[in-house]
Amino acid sequence: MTNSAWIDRFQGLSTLPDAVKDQLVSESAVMTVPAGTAVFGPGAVPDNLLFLLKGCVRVQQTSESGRDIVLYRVEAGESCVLTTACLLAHEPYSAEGITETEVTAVAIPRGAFDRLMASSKEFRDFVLTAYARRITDLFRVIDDVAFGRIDVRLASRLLSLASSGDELATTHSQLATELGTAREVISRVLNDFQKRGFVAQSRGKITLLDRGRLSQLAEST
Amino acid sequence: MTNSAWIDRFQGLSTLPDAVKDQLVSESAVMTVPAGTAVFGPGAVPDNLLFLLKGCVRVQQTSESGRDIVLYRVEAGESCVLTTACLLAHEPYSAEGITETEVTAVAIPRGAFDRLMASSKEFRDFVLTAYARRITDLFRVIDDVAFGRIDVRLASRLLSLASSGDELATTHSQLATELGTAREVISRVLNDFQKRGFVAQSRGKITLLDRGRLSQLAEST
DNA sequence: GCCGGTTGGGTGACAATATCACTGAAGGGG
DNA sequence: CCCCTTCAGTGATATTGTCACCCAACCGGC
Repeated sequence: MTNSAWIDRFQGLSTLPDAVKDQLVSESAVMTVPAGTAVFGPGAVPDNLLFLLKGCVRVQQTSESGRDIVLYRVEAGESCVLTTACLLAHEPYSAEGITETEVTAVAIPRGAFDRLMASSKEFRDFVLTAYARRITDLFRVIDDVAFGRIDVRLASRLLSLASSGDELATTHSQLATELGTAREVISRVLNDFQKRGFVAQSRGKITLLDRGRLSQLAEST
Repeated sequence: MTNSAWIDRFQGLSTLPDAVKDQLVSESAVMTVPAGTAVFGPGAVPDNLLFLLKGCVRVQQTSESGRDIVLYRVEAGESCVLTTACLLAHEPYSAEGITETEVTAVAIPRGAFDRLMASSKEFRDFVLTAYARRITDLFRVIDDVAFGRIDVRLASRLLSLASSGDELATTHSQLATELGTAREVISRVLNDFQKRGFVAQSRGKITLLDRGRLSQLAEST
């Protein structure tokens, strides 16, 4: 067995039979992509299934009117199944995947993907589970957008974006894209948060001052 | 080959090799479900993949706050892949599938599904394509909810719901669920439509009077 | 028929969010 | 330092959602 250490980083793959692991390793290639690259999207059809080893891919959608909304993120240890959907769906996808950090990923070519799907039930379950997870993510987005209050959603998003440290290098516009709303709305809510002592702001930077009360707000139905 | 006529009603299945078709037919069962039945949902975990031969299943989600939104519909000739996702996802699905009419469907048990996934590339493509289609549906919903005007969305939904005839037996509340909004909003917009001569209303019934101008409104970005 | 309960629908007042049309401030590169 | 772009603030207004009611239509029993 060659360098297959990465396989065990994936929840659903570590239980694969050794023969399948070998197949997976020999037919795939590890690649590195700089931050800010579009790994798929309109005009960039991929021909690989990606398993993220390191980094993060943001999947977002641009509406006809030009406004954006973030749908979900693919983190290390997850697979970007939307790429396979991309390949199969003949209708063009309006969503695009953009690397937020430098990304290291294992690329599985279409042919190898097909063979693995045929040969291994574990692999199939892994792939279908990944689909299921994305679908639940989308359900959540729909619920939030349709029925969620914007202050609650923003509080929650600030907390999840600032997973490491309390500093957050982001603009109001970017946050508006996160939630699919307008920049002005974010500005007003953030000013309110500032008045209440939840956060401090400076140009292009937000500092969380009171995670406790932010998460209390985020929890409120 | 026994009674496999139904297979050819499915776009992606008619190209299956005969051996696989036989396998599919012998391991599945045709079933009929009355209108208004929950085929899956919280508390009703299915153990079959369903292929709809006749009728329509509405998939909708209930938010914590108790409000509903329709996500998509599964029509005759399509498969309800969410049921497979249901089986695999350990997190409970908040969505539920409800038959809108009497439904005739082919039920494929979990074991047969697995064998078919393993043995046939065509079948795999069929299933993954179905997933892809659902995901694009959800993208559309997100786009509409986040950025669409409700008069435009309502006009569009009225047209698609009244596919046969101009009569539409539905209440304002049901339409509100279709779009994930409040009944009052629907009432006001419909009254506006009525004033403009687009529709006529009576209790529990809406009649489309001017499809032309309705679709013109529905098209407006 | 009448009566009461249930459901469908109307409405005004108000809150939340989105849109528009600006303003100025902060930073970056010559 | 100046120009230019990006980022953020703000008031006015439109749209949509929420709340608290109201009344009318229908349905069943009696």
